[in-house]
Amino acid sequence: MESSRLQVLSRSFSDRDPRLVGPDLLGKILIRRQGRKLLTARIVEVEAYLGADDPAAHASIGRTPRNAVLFGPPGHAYVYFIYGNHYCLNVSCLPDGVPGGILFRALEPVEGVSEMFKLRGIAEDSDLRRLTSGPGRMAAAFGITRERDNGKDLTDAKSDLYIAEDGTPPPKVLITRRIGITKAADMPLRYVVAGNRFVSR
DNA sequence: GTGAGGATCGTCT
DNA sequence: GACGATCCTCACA
Repeated sequence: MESSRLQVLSRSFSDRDPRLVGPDLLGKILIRRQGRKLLTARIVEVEAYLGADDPAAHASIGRTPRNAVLFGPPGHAYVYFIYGNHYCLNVSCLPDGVPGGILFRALEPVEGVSEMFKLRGIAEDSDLRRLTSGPGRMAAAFGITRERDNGKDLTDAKSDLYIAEDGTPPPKVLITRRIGITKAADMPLRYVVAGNRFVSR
């Protein structure tokens, strides 16, 4: 499907304020090596989470064993378990010692679709939009767990999980309030590819 | 199409 | 001991 050249995202890309990293991540590619299969999908929806001044952010309570990756160097995977059911994937932002991250909320599947259906445990003929639209769904479709992926370097092409770009022009970005939170619900920190049908909701 | 309710457990107070 | 950066199913319209 895609024959264009993939370039792994640099660490400096994530070494910035999440409010800058978030919109720039749209249109980039998430890549998973799953056994012999390759899973790829385009990032179409993310949310920024800041530090002490963002009550909705896990980092706002200070550093704990759970959220330590958010306080570490940029470009690493912060994976957490939520509602006793789901994993969610973030990429850490800002330099070592300064917390911040981007939550991946929705992807547009590109490659390895049938493998993603298997990992999600749903029938291959179900609605494609339900495959990777939503943070829990996309994590499941990529086989992401805390045990396997938390702390992983997402800027390493030799890793089995990393982010790349393929040279497509940056998409038109829509900014809205974040979803599913009660604290700081008004902050405009959600970034979506305008008009993309794989965006959640 | 929309909304209510339940599932389920790691994490921090 | 309470709660959550979610998802699914089932009413009901």
